[in-house]
Amino acid sequence: MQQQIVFKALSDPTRRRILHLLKRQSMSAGDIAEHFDIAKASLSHHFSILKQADLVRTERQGQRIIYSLNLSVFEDVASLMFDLFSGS
Amino acid sequence: MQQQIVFKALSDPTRRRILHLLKRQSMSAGDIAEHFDIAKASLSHHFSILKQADLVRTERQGQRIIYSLNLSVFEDVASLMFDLFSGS
DNA sequence: TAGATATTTAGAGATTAGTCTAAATATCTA
DNA sequence: TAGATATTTAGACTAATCTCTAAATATCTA
Repeated sequence: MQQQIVFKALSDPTRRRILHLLKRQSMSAGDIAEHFDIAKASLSHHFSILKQADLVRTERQGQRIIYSLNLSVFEDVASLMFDLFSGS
Repeated sequence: MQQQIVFKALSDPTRRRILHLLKRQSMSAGDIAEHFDIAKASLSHHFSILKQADLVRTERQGQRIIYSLNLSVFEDVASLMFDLFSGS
């Protein structure tokens, strides 16, 4: 896991809000966009950063692209954080 | 706790290295500086960001200022992270 | 009090990041 | 195949971030 990429991805409030939304349910890019006041192109930029960090996964459904939280990375992120304060 | 300030503070690799150093032992600004190749003034800037986020505490000892990890904030940071993926 | 040491503050320069609009790509449907 | 819908890519602009040097502040010691 690319530590720096993950931390950078989490450092933006819009991206954290996206993750928060996806926690409840997977959503298309457009559905997510309805929750924000910024241009869809700007959100797409955030999506790509979240994907780079492997925090979200995508799946195409027709015209739509469905974003979902990548729960399998949770353990890694948790241990990243834990490592900041304790352990090695 | 100011969530955004904490995430921003953690998003820089130099600052995470500082935290990592302080995990082992508290150190003066100068001692910390010996581990880095950047100007002391630049490090001082990082210190101030870590302090704002309440991730480190300071104590003056004569001319020196001793930095130490603020462990009491660990629980808060952990739950911040946890909250990104599960729970509410 | 002077000079030395430790640290921070101020201001400038370069890079990175987040946003926008316009255009491109991909898919669906009539 | 055309047109509509969904999303991403490209390019530009602005603001924030990280770094530097120079100067300021605080403390210690001779």
